Amino acid sequence: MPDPSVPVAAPHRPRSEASRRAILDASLDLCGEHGYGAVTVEAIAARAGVSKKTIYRWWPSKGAVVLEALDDAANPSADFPHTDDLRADLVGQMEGLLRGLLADRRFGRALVGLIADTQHDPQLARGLVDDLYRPRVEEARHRLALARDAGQLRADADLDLVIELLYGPVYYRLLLHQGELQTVDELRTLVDHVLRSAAPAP
Amino acid sequence: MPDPSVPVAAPHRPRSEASRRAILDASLDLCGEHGYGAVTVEAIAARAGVSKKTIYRWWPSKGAVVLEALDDAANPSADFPHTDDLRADLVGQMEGLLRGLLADRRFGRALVGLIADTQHDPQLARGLVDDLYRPRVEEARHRLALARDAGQLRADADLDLVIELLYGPVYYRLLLHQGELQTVDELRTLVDHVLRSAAPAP
Amino acid sequence: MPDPSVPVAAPHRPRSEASRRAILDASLDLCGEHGYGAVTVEAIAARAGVSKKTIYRWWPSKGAVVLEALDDAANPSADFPHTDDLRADLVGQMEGLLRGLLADRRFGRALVGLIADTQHDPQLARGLVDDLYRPRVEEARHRLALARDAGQLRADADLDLVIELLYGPVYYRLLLHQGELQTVDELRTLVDHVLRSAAPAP
Amino acid sequence: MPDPSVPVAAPHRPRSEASRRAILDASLDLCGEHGYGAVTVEAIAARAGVSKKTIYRWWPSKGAVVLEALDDAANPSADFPHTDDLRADLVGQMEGLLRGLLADRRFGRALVGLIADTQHDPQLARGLVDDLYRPRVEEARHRLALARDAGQLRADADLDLVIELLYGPVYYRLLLHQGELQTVDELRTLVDHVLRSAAPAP
DNA sequence: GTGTAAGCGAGACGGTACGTCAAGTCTTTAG
DNA sequence: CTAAAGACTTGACGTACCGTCTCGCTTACAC
Repeated sequence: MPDPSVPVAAPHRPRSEASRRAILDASLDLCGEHGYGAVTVEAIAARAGVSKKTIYRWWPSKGAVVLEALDDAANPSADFPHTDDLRADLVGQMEGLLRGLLADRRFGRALVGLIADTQHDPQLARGLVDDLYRPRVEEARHRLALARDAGQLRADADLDLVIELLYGPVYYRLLLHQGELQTVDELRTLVDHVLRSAAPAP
Repeated sequence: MPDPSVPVAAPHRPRSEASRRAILDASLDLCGEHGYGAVTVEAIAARAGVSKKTIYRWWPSKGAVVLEALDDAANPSADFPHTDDLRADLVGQMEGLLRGLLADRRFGRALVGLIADTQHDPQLARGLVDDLYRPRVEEARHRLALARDAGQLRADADLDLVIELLYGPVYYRLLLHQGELQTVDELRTLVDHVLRSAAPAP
Repeated sequence: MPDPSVPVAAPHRPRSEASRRAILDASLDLCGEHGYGAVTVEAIAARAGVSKKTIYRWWPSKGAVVLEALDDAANPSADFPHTDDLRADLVGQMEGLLRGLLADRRFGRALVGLIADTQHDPQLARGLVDDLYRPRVEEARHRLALARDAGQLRADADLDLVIELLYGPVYYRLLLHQGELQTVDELRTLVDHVLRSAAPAP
Repeated sequence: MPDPSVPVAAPHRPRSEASRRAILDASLDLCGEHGYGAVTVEAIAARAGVSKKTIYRWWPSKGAVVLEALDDAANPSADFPHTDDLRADLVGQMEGLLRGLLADRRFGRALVGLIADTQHDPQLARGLVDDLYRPRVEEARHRLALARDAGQLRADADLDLVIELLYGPVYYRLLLHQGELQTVDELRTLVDHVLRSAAPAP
């Protein structure tokens, strides 16, 4: 007797994983080669050897495709380290992030292109925040909460503000200065500043 | 003998100021009414009662039009106040900036749209930085330099970093959270944080 | 030894008569409701609650479906009457034909649509002639041959030409004047003309 | 003082005659080479070296393009001769028509394709009748009226019916038998039949 | 009775063409 | 030389059907 709570597979052809992969790869590659502006549904379809219909069947816009591709490819090495040294952890994570954006220009171009598209596509904006940002921001907040509980930050420190102070300048450069991102030294100075402003009273 | 410093009128029809104004107004109005995405050269031309050729004759792209329009309309009340109270001055200027962006949604939409376009138009990026940002950043740096010289900031404070700490979070919200900008309270907290991190050693 | 002329039933599920009927009905109904142009394999499948595959399994094109549907539905009352009065028989048959085409607009639309499709589908053209026309033309020729043998037409009358003279004008109107078909009076005049031209010399 | 009833030329770029010619030629050539089914707006545009927009600017559908092309190219030698011999004139004109359709297969294919399209495009149907048929039918009726007035046809002959008797069979063959048109001998027999049926009583 | 091969619904897939839109260039006439 | 009007090429958009294909279920015969 079948368990009704486990619905049997619908009796039709399942989605092609091969097409999905080809589409995501093609979209990121186009980003890297000719910039986000060259990413069009037609170009993705042509390069992936796929029909436009297949793209529109599964994604509402080219932005959604790039978003999924970027999320898939996101460098897990940029995840937060958890040592005893808060400053080192912060610098380490941010450095990993920047290195990811610089090492493979597909990623940097994809990210700023997505943010740009976001300005006239609310649905994409939601997706970007929900799928890409929120999980990573949560991680950061978690690490900072640990530090606060350990007395390394003031008990009343506003963790969200701290996060904005840390990442705000990074996005500021990324978007307004065409990817002239911070150096590691600058990152250290940035983290020092922010930690000093949130340090517990002596 | 003609005075060479007063160029004689060229023997041809001069640029029409009326058209220029109509074009700039139309571009901003379209921003406000249907968003930056609805700003197209065709739409501007139609609304301004002007031919597309005239637009292309004087501006290289629609972004350049919007940039000039925004620069023209920039709220001079957001200029930096110069009282003795650094904190009040900073909060005041930033509040003026945010109020300008919120009061007339044409401005907010125009700005984020421009930043978005910037990602695939280096010429526009240069224009945005040179015409819109730099003058205002200079002003901010000047005000901070005065404060530093007056001993209100550490002598070795990195003024550019301070600026990025102040404005980074603002742009972070503007671009990544669709204009859910800071409240005045949040601005105060932000300025306090940054000033604390740059305060002179006790 | 099995009789090869009576193929044994294949050891598998037989064709579904229910699907066949649903498909034919759906195709004619679509003709009637939105015109032949709205008859697409997808629409037939959707309306008949059938998969496209099932249609393509049994028919080579949508035209073939409509042809079979039309043939199935063909009004047998349009068959040739055989009284002594040739003129009355001809008028009667043609009137029955026209009435069929006018009474149910599914039929008229299906027929002209088929003829149209015929122009780029030779296989359908063959099917239309073989299945729909030829049997009816044979009947007409048979009736005329009887009349000729009875001395009601000239002995050397070209029966095929007579048929073309009778039905040519009908199709002419059907195709070139969007179904403004002849009235009964006009039919009578037409038949009179043709009979006069084929009458035996006095 | 300008005469307001003679509007001065509007101050804008006039329609390009070169594009128009290229489009019409391309559409007919495509008919001839791969059949009316291969005539698509995209194909016309590609072959004519013209953008789709230009086609859609001036014609509502591909059918309208082919119609205009066919009208432009219509063989004026198929115009009605006006000798004393009615039978010869009729045979001559119809022969010219058939020769035109057979000599250049672009024409035959274009015509049947148009008639087919007509079945789901009422606007095209109107155009076909108004632009292509009516002028030629009028000519035929005029010639027949002259004959009737000269006593060569019965005084009460229905000229429109005569025309349908003459041309109905031609279209019947053209559409239902894939262009197996009448031979000259058959044309003669056809004309004889029709004239006999309309001849004045002896 | 049961195994199995075809029928069947559903619908994903690679394509082609559709008709629309904006970009940016060019041509004409008027001032 | 400027400007309005708007025709032009280009190229992407998102949609509709085409005809083919895979999937998992069902069903009637053949053993």
